[in-house]
Amino acid sequence: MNKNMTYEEYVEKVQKGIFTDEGNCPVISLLLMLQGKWKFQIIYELCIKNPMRFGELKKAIEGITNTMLTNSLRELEADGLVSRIQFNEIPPHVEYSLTEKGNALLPIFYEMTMWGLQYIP
Amino acid sequence: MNKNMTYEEYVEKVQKGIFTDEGNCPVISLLLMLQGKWKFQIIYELCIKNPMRFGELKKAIEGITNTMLTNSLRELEADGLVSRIQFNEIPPHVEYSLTEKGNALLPIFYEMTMWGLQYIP
DNA sequence: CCGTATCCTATATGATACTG
DNA sequence: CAGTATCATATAGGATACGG
Repeated sequence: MNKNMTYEEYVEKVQKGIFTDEGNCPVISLLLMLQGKWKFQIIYELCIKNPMRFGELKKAIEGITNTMLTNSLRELEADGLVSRIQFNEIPPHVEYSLTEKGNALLPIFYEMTMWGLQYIP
Repeated sequence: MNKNMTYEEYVEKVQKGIFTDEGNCPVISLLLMLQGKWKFQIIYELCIKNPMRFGELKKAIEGITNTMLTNSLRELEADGLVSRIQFNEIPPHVEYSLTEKGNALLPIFYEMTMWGLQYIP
């Protein structure tokens, strides 16, 4: 598939049903990566401050539990959006940051925000 | 909030934490609207063919049940992404189509697809 | 400091049968 | 044709206590 595809070419392909195949649909893949109550907030916090430690994230994201923060971070890591660096010191010290792949989501969030400003009251 | 905000202005605001407030974050709102196993596929089918009838959608989306198709359509309708027109004939006849708000999601899906082509193997 | 383990509840999804 | 009703299951999310 062409990585330089223009928007017009994209629309044309959509209407021909090119992306119908579930397993290979990039939109579905990405929506799955962002699915979950806390995923986007974590990414968002890492946009504001990068890197962040586990405790900082927990403090920044109101209401999240240890369990959910850990699970969400592990999944984001598995999807390659977030990286984890562990410093073997006493006391323990871990840093989470956005990968290039994760940072590249920002233009999408921009489009989503523009859409929201126009259509969400 | 400025509807003509450039991408650079957006990034600057993100880093200042402008969009942190959950309730008003357009990205979270939109992600919630697209959450669920079938939502995107329904929108996608309506991009290919518009309008579509209940039975057509059911046939096009492999594995979806009556219950899930109905629930998903009702939620998409409540969010203003899809409109439902009922023709009072015998046999019954219902047409679903994308609203302007729903159609305006296409640039977002384009960005997501571009991202996917670059970062998903 | 940064988690894990365990248990519990809530929500999402699914199967099946039936109806205006 | 386009659903609804009912019941069952699967997955997501949460509370609490404890450990390297």
